[in-house]
Amino acid sequence: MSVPTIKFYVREGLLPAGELTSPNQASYGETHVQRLRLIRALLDVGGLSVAAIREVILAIDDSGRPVHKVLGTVADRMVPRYDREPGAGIAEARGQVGALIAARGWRVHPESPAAEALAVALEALEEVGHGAFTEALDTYADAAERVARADLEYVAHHVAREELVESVVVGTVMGDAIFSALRRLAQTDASDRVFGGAR
Amino acid sequence: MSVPTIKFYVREGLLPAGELTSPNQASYGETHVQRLRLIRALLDVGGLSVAAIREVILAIDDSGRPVHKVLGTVADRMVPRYDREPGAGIAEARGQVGALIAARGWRVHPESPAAEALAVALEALEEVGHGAFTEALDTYADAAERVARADLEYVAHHVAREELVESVVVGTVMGDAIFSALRRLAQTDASDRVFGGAR
DNA sequence: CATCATAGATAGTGGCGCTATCAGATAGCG
DNA sequence: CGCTATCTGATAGCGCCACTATCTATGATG
Repeated sequence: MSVPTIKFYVREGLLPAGELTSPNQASYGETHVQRLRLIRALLDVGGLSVAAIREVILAIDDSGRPVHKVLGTVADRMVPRYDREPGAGIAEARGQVGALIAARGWRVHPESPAAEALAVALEALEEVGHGAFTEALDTYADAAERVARADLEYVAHHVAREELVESVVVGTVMGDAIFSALRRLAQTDASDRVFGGAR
Repeated sequence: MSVPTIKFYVREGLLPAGELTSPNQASYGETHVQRLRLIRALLDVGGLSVAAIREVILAIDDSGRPVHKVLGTVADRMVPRYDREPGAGIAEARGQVGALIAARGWRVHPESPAAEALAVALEALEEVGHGAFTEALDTYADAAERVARADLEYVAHHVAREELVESVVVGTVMGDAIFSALRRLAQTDASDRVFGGAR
């Protein structure tokens, strides 16, 4: 972790500046190190952009903001934004997403970035000629619910606001990477059992 | 989809060139359009790089290669590669991953990119002070297994090699995006039920 | 026949995550 | 006390990536 990189993060507002003990000497404490580790995790493992990390960190640090708003901000920043020009397919996909949300009884805004991302993905599937993949959607949603419950259970261990918010951020971002890797492993296993050597 | 962009894809080896009917006229068919849609899906929704897409497409088109090898190539290209300098934490994380693989009975190479990605993520969790998140690992693995089974079931519908391989590619890449969005929705729902308005 | 579009090639653009360089100031050693 | 190594903040530049603009030669088109 080079010094110029750290100063870059300070400039970008990801990291508070060190306390100046003299015009050319600054001291950094454990909180800085902790924050740096968080930045690297979000950047390397979570794949967030510096801009997204800045917003997430601003939300974490803004202690005046209600927790559920912070969580909303964090969730929104972590899904890549699509600005889709309105087409025929995306409208149908949005309908599909709305129906799923209703069927699940999820209390979520059907225009949230996550819902939109789902619609975009479903539309792309359709475009590519694999619209039938949505047969698996219920299984996916079941799995997502289970995982989300586990996430919440973990988060419930943390009571202090600061900890609570950070645990959600970390869990959400890292959880994606972890699940993705696990899915890949499970797929490899399943696939080997079916196609192993043959075909 | 601009013409220069298409020509760029041709240069990059993502798309076969159109058939020249004269020195300044080329004709593109339905297969080209289909391939373009696949490229956009992998790029926009899957977040793959052009280089990764090239390798994936090469693997798809290399009809001599055994199917399970193609699937391996595809899976490996879709995981961002980490080249971690050996440290203390990563070794422990790798051990954790190995234990999980053994416990699950997964027939996978413990040094596959997916296993490595999982280890990196677990190490990052530890570094950030949220090592306890691994309590949820079993739930995650269960969910991953279910999803992988659903994936395989979908893939089983396709018998022709060309279709088979492509369905795996699409399913793997888009599945990540879909699950991620679903998880976000499920989390929002769960989180709202707990923190909704309060706190 | 004049204009316009297209193929192919080469060079350039904009965004992003850093990184190199510079001037000014001081820590710290002899 | 002097001198050099090192730090600070500021500015400019780099390398990668996904395109995009420009150019020339050639042929389509009204």
